[in-house]
Amino acid sequence: MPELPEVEVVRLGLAPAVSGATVVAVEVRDHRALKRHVPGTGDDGLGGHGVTLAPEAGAARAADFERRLTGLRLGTPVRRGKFLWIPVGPPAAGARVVGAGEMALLAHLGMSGQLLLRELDAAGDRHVRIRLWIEHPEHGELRIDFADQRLFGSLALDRLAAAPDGIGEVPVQALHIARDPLDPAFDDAAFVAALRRRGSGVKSLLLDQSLVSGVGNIYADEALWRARLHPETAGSVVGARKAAELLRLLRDVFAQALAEGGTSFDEQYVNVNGQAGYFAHQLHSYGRTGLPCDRCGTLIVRERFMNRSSHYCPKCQRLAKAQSAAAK
DNA sequence: CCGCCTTCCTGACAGC
DNA sequence: TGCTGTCAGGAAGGCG
Repeated sequence: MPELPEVEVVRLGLAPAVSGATVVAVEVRDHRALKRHVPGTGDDGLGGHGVTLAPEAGAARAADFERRLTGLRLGTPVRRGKFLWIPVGPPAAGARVVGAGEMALLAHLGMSGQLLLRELDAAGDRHVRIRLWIEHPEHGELRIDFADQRLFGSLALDRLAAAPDGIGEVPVQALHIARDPLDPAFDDAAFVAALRRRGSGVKSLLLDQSLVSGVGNIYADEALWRARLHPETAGSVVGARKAAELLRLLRDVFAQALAEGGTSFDEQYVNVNGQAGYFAHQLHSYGRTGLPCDRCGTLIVRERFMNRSSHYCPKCQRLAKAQSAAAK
């Protein structure tokens, strides 16, 4: 499932093909993949995200998306956490580089979303929900297929607004998403302080996209294994040094996964060419239930917290005594 | 503000 | 063989 490294691989693959291209046509085959798209200006906050639409409202939403996106010029893709967006603007009069547009084509891959770059005559992939035809001044015509089996992902046209910290612009729907650990403007000290203020388990804190973005279930488990932290360890009992170490290890695992093209654990994740990544071979905890810990040989266990599986080594990742007593 | 629960959705798979 | 139930999980709304 796509987390930060996987979305970054997609962004890198998309960039050369879409930057400077023009949208020739748009086809929405399933309006449920437009959950976040708000018809109209895209910034009025109306429309109710995630609300199941009446069929006629879905059709209207699809028509609005198709009409407004067609003819626009695409800029260079940007990523924050697991959100990816392409600034869009009116067709340039000259060879002006687009990037300072007011609007953006916003994508979230959810669990099974894929953005695939295909030749015009390529066969359709399974579960293609939205299709864009683009024309690039150098690369000619291409098709971008948004495929998504489980429909937790979506595309939307959204307005760009100044980021809360004043650095750059972010789509309105991603304004509450924190910077991610690979962002040069990420505030390490603020993250450490926020983590230590909270009473929740470190695992749910890592998954909280308003504290740090880009972390999903796989990389949360991997970072905690590396930091030797039990997933239910309260943020408030983690020392400042340990919290900083966790952040450093999270950066390490993200960087290593990115270098391997991401994690294709259940074959839901592929890059823009439909290829899998290779980081699954290097996972130490996620998906290794019943296999020996790579550090101490103890069998990895899997437990369910918060409707989610947590994989960890019961010997290397122990709860502090006081907390494990309190948990009983 | 905080933490926990539910909802959205499909397909793979286990069990009867 | 064919049904039913369970599971996978990101994000956001709602509730106490």
